[in-house]
Amino acid sequence: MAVARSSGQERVPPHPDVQAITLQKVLEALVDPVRRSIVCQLYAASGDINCGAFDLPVEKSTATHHFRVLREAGLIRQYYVGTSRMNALRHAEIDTVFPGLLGALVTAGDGSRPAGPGPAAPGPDTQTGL
Amino acid sequence: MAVARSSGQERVPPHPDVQAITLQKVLEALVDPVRRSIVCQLYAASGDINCGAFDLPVEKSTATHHFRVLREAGLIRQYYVGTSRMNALRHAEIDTVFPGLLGALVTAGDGSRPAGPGPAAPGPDTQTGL
DNA sequence: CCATAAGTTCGATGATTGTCAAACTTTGAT
DNA sequence: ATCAAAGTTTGACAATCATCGAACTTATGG
Repeated sequence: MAVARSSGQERVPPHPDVQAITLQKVLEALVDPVRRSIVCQLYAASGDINCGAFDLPVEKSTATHHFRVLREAGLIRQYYVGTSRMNALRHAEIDTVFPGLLGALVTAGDGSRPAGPGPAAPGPDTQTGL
Repeated sequence: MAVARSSGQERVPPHPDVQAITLQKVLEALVDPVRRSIVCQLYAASGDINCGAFDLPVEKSTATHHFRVLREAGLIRQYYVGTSRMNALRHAEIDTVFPGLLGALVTAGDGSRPAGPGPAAPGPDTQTGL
């Protein structure tokens, strides 16, 4: 039965305030495919996701780096549950400062591009896209 | 009186086809503030703009580099008029592959963010934003 | 108390990138 | 023909960044 200790650090990493979120930082964060994948998985998920539950092509230490970049850019919120670190997309907040941006990016990356009369059939791809 | 010579190169640099435009390349292009400034100036302009008419904080050779990155990403179209190279934003084309993305980015960058009850008044800034 | 699980921190490294100056090319005007 | 204007090309250089492995921290379970 874990009792929330009031002494010491609360193990809550620093998050930027909403109005401190800049387009520059957001784009620097989302230009990386791994980080876009994280954002897209959070966007499609119903709830928050712990770091280990993501499907990522990099080592743990690298993943930690990516999560920190996303958090410092203001795109995700992180908090601890036991030894697990949960991640939540700051969807509504970002929409207030950059209306439509997140949605347009996820839509752009989800592979639902009009393939046109090309030869390759757009078959049911189960990729998480972005 | 310049007659369009049909021999030799047409001095038309290579442009990617519409369906060859990728989100990755677009974001790599727009993550740079100078290139975002170029795109925003084109977005706000009524017509095409030659390279020298842009207000950019870098040298000519660096500007050339930025224009090439934008062109290869599929964001702009370039063509010669005399010694001048004209630049056109591929606005409609990009909207077909990434609906709403360009608009959301320009809106996000134009400084028209809800400044909230902060101390700094959002005064009439004549900056081109983005 | 000891072990395990989940992440983090700390260098180190290799690749990419934005920047500039100098030399070059192409076009238009004198 | 000569000259100037507008960009381009070509190195070179400094800075940034994504990646990994190894060691570390914190919490949970026997």
